[in-house]
Amino acid sequence: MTGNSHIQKALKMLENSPLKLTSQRVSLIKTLFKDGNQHFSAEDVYNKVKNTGVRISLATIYNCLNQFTSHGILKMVKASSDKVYFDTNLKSHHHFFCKASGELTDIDAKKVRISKLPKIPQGKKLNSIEVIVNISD
Amino acid sequence: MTGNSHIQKALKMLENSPLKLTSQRVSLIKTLFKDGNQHFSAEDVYNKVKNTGVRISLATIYNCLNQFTSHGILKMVKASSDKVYFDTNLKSHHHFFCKASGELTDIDAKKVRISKLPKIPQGKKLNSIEVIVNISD
DNA sequence: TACTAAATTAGAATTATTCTAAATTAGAAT
DNA sequence: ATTCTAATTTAGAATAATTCTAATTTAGTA
Ligand SMILES: [Mn+2]
Ligand SMILES: [Mn+2]
Ligand SMILES: [Zn+2]
Ligand SMILES: [Zn+2]
Repeated sequence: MTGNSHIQKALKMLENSPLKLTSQRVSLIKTLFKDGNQHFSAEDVYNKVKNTGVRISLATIYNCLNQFTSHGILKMVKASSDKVYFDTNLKSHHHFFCKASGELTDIDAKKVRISKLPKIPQGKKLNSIEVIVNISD
Repeated sequence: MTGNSHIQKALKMLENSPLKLTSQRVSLIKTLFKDGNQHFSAEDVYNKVKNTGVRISLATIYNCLNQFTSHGILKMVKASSDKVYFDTNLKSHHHFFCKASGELTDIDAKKVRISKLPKIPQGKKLNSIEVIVNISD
């Protein structure tokens, strides 16, 4: 047991959440966090999990991905794509997006400096700033 | 004839494009550019046009909005929403997005300074930088 | 006026995602 | 251990946004 630390950390977050520790959720965490920071569509996850031999319905994939997102175990990213991406990188960061390939790539927050921003509209509060750098070949 | 300049400019762009000047396209331009910079979903446009008494199919709305986008008469914006927004502001700019209300608001490019960016990945070229400032009540 | 490529349209199809309602299960209580 | 119950899982239907198909119409040219 090499003990993948990404998986361990995510499992700990699941345990610390009010979500029950089901076999489906544990399998999902293991698949999602196996290889460090990645971006998955729901269908990606469905196929990846199937490849491990574990059987989970697509409805459960969606349920869990959304619950993980609500509980801070995943982040959701929308780009100029018809599908949503789930992001295992929980640090605040930005993205390159290549529409042609559908590939989303992390940009570390330190690599971007936003030195000027307008004031937030009356009565609203700032939630997050997302920078997407669209690229192509 | 007061001669709305936003409409005139967009009609000029339509004339200068290879797209044929059909009654549907002209009606669309008039509806879209009537009130300056705005953000519309396809359904928004469909309803707005219907209110003017003009009858255009939803398929044509989608066809035209996509063609206008391809020919630089409109821009497309994706936010954390299930629908695409079409933007009549052709200048390079950014957005506030309030998920709760679905409201997208322009931020002038001058109000944002990005003073640091990572280098673009090997063999790719920079297309655009989109900053979305997510806000809530 | 006739011609033809482009555009429009109704309605079907597709895709991503959510919902429904019935069966199963995790974890707490006995 | 056994029971209990709310949370979870699931198949399949439903929904919503968007695209496609194939027939009809039209813009702009000859
Ligand atoms: Mn879609
Ligand atoms: Mn949807
Ligand atoms: Zn990321
Ligand atoms: Zn805008």
